[in-house]
Amino acid sequence: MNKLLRLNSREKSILVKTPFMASLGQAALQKMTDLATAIHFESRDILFREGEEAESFYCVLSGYVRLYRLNKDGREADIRICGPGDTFAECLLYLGPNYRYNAQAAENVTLARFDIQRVRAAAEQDTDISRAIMQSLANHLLSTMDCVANDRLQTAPQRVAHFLLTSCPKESTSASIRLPFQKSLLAGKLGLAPEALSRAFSALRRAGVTVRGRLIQINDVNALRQI
Amino acid sequence: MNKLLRLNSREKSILVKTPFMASLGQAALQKMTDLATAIHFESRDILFREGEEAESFYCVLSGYVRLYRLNKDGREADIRICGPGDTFAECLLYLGPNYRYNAQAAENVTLARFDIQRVRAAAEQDTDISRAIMQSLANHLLSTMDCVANDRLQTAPQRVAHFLLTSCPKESTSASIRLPFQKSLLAGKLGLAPEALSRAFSALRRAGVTVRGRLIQINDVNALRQI
DNA sequence: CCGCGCGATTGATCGAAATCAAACCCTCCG
DNA sequence: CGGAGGGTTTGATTTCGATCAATCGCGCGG
Repeated sequence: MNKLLRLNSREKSILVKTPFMASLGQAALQKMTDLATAIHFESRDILFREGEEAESFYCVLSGYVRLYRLNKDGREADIRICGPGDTFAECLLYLGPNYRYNAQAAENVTLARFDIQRVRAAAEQDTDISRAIMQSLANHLLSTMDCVANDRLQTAPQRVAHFLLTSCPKESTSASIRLPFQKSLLAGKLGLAPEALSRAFSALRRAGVTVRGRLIQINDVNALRQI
Repeated sequence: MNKLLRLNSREKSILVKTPFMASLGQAALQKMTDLATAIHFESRDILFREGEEAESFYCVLSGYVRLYRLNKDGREADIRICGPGDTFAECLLYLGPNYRYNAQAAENVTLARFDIQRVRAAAEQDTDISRAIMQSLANHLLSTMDCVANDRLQTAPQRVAHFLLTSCPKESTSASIRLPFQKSLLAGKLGLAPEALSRAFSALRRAGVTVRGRLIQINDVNALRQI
């Protein structure tokens, strides 16, 4: 069911609230929503593959998308997990003509799709748009750098603790979280095998973390910070 | 000896050849070089620390700079190694007010320094400048994503082989390379301990790689691609 | 030319996570 | 109500790279 359609009003209302769109002025916002088409993918569908010619970039409206690479043995590694409000592949607006990673629907997803050529043209004329692109690029760059640093500096339980802390409301002493996606996807996001994530969770039990299904209870947020 | 000075003509000639500057038109180039000041750091000097207020971003004119993070035990992990022509911290043009990593001179370095406020203002008025920033951000984002993927997918010898291949002229069957910096810096760049890099090199001997000091002889480039 | 010192190498050991395999536990469906 | 299947957990083993320690070797200055 991956047909291209105009956005319906519910989709449009989601789109305009994404960080990328929210910073745009009235005129720029109108231009961008006019360029957007809606597209749906079923779980496990491939959106595009590394090396294919890049026609579009995307903004997630609902669901989650995996960006990942393959090594020559066919093993996969996630580079980024994109959820509602995230844009991806927008770096190709100003670079080579090919996608640089694979993208797969981790579950049923709805996306806003933008033609790269047209957005490039729109950005030439509207500094609001090019500024939004820059902010998005700068944010992704920093979060990807965070990812490198975390991979290189932190153990599995530390990565999980860090993830949980970023999912907690600030300044809380205890919290209850519902994972927004499958644990296997979280494992990939953190650069872990699913088994390693499971073991990391059980290592965090002694720090007051209780897991049942997607529900995670954190008794002592400060204890997590010490991990 | 980290005094701020106008660029001398040799420094200016290096600056205008960097990828960031090379894409600028005449007027934009002039604006940017007018904003630049030259600054020198000795090996191991700290340029800035994570969390400090970000006043400037930089372009390397000579030498190498390490960008790195610390974990709470004080262990360091390199995020990026910047050499001649590289810009860094320019992502802060459009983001929060603080540096997000530490920067240290890996050897004696000369840098062009740009005031963030002023460049932001210049970019508002000159689309050439904002386009150059976007290209730079997009390039860094992709290479940082490459870094994540490599860390997660490749073993130490594979990372070294990949590095050597990117340092070889394309379409060559054999090559001789001189490392542009210390092996310990290369180790950090690849996310390895120095000992692991050393062992990776010796593992590559069976693929026809000979190492003596900074000189690396590659007998069979294709063999390296199979690693 | 010698000796010093730092970076690099080598060896031994340790530890974290991947991998392989099996059991478990839901949820959904017949 | 029972069964099936996918995701998750648990256990056993293996592998890779980090760490610690000792040695080597090269460049530099005395």
